[in-house]
Order: sequence, then structure tokens, then C-alpha cells
Amino acid sequence: MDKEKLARIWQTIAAIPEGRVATYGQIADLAGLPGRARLVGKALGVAPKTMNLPWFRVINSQGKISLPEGSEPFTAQRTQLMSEGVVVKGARISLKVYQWQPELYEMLAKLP
DNA sequence: TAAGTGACGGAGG
DNA sequence: GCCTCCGCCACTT
Repeated sequence: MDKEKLARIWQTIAAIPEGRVATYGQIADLAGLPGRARLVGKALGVAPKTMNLPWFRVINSQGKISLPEGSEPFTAQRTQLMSEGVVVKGARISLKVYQWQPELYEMLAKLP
């Protein structure tokens, strides 16, 4: 996989603010790779743990944790999110409430 | 080279 | 909300 694209994907994920989530497709778009959501999943898979990426803030477009429910990684993701104040019901999260919205985020960040 | 695979997405039922 | 089907694309076999 092309190192350049990986870097962009990782950067984008690293920008997700605490207490918010983003979808695979959203990350792909923001990273300049529209329609390549699957690539984002792969990028996460090969990301070195030492990078300390907020991988747990990435979920699928259905607002669900994209890991087998009950598995160890699933539990880890769920726990991390909840520790940031995100409400997780089963595998589902309300995108309506917690999805990261860059435009709005930047607007609010610029307010006095 | 063809076929299979996946931490996906969107439309339809 | 859940499931199925298809499109998608970079790898692996």
C-alpha cells in the first residue's frame, strides 16, 4: 500500500476530537480518497500501535462498531468510547449526536 | 491471470 | 432496525 495515502489516512484519524466519532467513508473523503472506505479499514489494521492513533473513534456508516460483537477488540473500542462520554448501546452509537463534523468543529474552534 | 477477501457504503425490501 | 445485493479497490492466493 502506498505510504502517502496511509499517512493521509492516519493524519485524518488523528484529528478526530475526543468524545466524537467518524465513519470510514468520512475519513476516506477527508483524506482525499473518496469511495475508498475499505482502504481506511486496512490502514487501521497496519497502523503501528506505537502511533497511539484514536482508532476506536472510527465506526461504519451505520453508526456501529465494525468488529465482531463480544470480541476482545470490540470490547476495547466500546470501553474507550464510553470513557470519553460516548453512549454506546450494544454496538450502536448515535451518529446524530456524536459524529465529528469538521466544518462545525472549525467554526466553533474559531469562536471567541 | 483469475478468484477470493475485507475493521465499507448505499439502495431496497 | 435488520438483511441481502451489488459496487468498490487494493491486496493475496
